[in-house]
Amino acid sequence: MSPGDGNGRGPVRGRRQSVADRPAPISAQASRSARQRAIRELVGRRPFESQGQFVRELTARGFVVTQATVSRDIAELGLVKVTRGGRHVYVAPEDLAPRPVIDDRLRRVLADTRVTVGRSGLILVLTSSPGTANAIAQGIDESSLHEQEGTLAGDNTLLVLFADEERLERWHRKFREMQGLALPDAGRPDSGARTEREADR
Amino acid sequence: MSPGDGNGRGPVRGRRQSVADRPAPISAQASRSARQRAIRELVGRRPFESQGQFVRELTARGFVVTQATVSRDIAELGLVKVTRGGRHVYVAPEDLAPRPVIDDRLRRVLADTRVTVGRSGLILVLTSSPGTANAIAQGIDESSLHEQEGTLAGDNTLLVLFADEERLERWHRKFREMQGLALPDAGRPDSGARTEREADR
DNA sequence: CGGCCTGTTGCATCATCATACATTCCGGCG
DNA sequence: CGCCGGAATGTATGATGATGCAACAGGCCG
Repeated sequence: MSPGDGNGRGPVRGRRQSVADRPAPISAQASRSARQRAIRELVGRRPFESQGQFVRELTARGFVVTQATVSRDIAELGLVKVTRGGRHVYVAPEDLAPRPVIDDRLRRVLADTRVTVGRSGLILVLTSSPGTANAIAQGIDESSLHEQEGTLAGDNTLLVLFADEERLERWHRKFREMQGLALPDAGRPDSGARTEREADR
Repeated sequence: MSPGDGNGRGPVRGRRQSVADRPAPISAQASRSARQRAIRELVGRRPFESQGQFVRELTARGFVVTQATVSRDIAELGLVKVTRGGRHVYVAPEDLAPRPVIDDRLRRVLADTRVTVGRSGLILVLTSSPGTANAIAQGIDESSLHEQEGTLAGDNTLLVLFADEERLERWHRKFREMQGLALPDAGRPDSGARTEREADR
């Protein structure tokens, strides 16, 4: 398109001065994948609540983008927007996957430690042996248990706080199940899977 | 804006005729949790692309709701909206995690056992140490390996049957990878759009 | 029984996101 | 070298989702 063509048909004006201006002629392709890599990294680093926020952060890092492009990137990366405690944030699906391995860790901790569960209002009070509360809290935070509002660990005592009764009860059920004190209610098509597991402890 | 002004100023009209009309005076609380249960069920049944779609479906089922309420319900249920092949659909977070654990178990079994792979026609013949064939077969059945037609385990030998050459080869490659004999080609962050439903067996 | 408090919802509206369209860039080919 | 086709992106805008406010409804207390 010769710059001089007079007809200039259409709504376009001098957009895309970027290429002309930028000292570093990054190819579109290169910047594209770099940008998407950056987005992946960003979501892992801290919560992003809107695409506009991505635009600002990316711009600060030297990328030139608009919300539209971010929208497309997010779709391609498969990021999901979840509502987490009142905020709507983007996360990578892997981070959403309750990572049963991690649950495994919690289960192991629970297997090694006697934990009793008390209650006070919308708070569950877990009591364990001295020095283990933090490990358990950590395990909970990383586990697929998510309906708690938060946890607070002392030395041998741990508070788990809830927003309402229903969540508390669901949580408690699931927790007991992890302790091995209760089985996941039968009838769940999955959960079968026992191979040759003897009933442990 | 005195609340008592009778002129019906503005937005509020005879809302909530539901109670007056419905034969069954369902309490707000009851309908709330019932509605949320219905939503959970709906997302599992087929893809929903917008909250308006939920409204329509719920209305058809006798619930009286607006998009606003659905928005709140979705937030509370923790549903997420994902982009899946160009469509934007709501799913339960559990459904997002294709249970990577399972593969984990198989990997562990394979790590502990020497398995050699032979072949006869469209059958792979795995040989392991005595008594382990069933565990391996079980692990395979539960894993993300799905292109086999079936498995048949003896004591130290296991047959894996295939429908055609291509599947056999893909399967074998993936299996070797799990054995740790070959690495997944590095650098594939995405590989999106898998959807290995095939929920048979 | 009347007042007060809490929880739920609809309405209206604002914020956020997705996308049709047009443009530019880039590589390949005659 | 000029043209063609595909990929990427910005602009503008319609679609979709979230939320402040106020109306109820039910439960509790005095």
